[in-house]
Amino acid sequence: MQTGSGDQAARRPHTGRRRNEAARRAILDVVVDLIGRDDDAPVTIDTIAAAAGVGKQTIYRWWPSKGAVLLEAMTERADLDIPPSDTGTLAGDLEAFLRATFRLAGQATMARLLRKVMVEAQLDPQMGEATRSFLARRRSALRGLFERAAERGETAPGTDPDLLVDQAFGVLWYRILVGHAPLTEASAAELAGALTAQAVRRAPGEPG
Amino acid sequence: MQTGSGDQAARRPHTGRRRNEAARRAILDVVVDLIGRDDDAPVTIDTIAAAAGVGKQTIYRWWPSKGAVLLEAMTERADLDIPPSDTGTLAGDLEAFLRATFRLAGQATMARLLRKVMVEAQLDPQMGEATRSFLARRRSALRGLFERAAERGETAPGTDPDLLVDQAFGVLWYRILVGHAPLTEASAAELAGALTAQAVRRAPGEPG
DNA sequence: TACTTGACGAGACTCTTAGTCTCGGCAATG
DNA sequence: CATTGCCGAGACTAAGAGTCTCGTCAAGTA
Repeated sequence: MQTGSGDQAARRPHTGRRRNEAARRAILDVVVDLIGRDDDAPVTIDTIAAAAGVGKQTIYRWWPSKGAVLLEAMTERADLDIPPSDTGTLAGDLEAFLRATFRLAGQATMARLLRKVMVEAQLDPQMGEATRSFLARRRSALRGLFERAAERGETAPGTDPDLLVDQAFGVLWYRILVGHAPLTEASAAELAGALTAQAVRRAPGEPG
Repeated sequence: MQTGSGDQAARRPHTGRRRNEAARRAILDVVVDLIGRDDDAPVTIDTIAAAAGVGKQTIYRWWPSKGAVLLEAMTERADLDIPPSDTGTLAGDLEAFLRATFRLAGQATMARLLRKVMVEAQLDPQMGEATRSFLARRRSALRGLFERAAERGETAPGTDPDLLVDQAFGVLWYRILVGHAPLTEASAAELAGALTAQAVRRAPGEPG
């Protein structure tokens, strides 16, 4: 996500003052902290910079836009809190994966962060690309579970892993963005069961 | 969606000049037209007013926000182009419903309109409520198909219609917002088959 | 016909916020 | 100890949503 003069390191040895790592951490942490607050305090570049004790230019030196900061804060946590699952069965893998995913995304702070990132992704094409890339990694992780199950011969032939993946993340994002129903671990487990059933069997009369 | 002095009509007979219906239509049509253009012309209140040959105040007299105009333009078309389906079977109803829905939402202009509405819904709580209310109507229409099937005894006991509905609309919105895969009628049909399979049977070992 | 009411187009105005630019200062390298 | 480049601070620009006001126009009422 970093831009700025980072690529000059390839051309010649670095001189001058180095990046302040404490400032980087403060910025990312403050973003999550501000978003997590109950008062709907506006999360603007100015409030982030002020709360992090940092100049605005320090933010723009390392990130191309406000959305990019939000995305990195989000990515950091998502990559952390969702461990790969390998229980040996599709049902087990799927339930573990979706439980962890829904647990994280169901937290109020994380949900708000996800919403903001998705908004920025719609507003700025560069952010759209970056977000798409992050989400592609998440989809790939989930698709892996179905593909392993297919290799084991667990799933019916003709099963479309991409559709199954979109059904899972679709429920997640739809609920986060619309807010008509909560993301609970119970619903994650129920969804896991439904998708397992879908992958393992076919509708009556359908080939395969 | 209208506000302004509309509620005064209840208190006393209307006097003075009436609302210009041609202006209303021009505004809603111009919104769709501007959004549909290939050049990513910004769809701002000023450009809408100018293109519709209307003063900004005329917009704000009848809609509370820009998002509300977008939402009404979207609602108008959605309520129109998705007929209720009643083929007698869940598979048939579901496929007809999802085909019509994906066909409409898959059009470039409509997809962009949906994206913008969803963004506004995230940015403004009042818009969030209005959007939620529209989406609730759409969910209710789809849920009706599953409930009718349940009355016919077509679905397995323990089937959760709300989860099925969220899977369907989840795929739609997820694909629209992320843009990694198109909304085709073929995928609508495939999804309809998958959800039918899910509702009709249960995973092995699960009760019901 | 004359009066009243409220919508109309036009456009100036305020406010918020993202992002840029410039400053004097400071830390790492050589 | 000179150069380089990051630092915090804050002024500045630009875009866009929403408000306010003005003179005008149309639909009823007397």
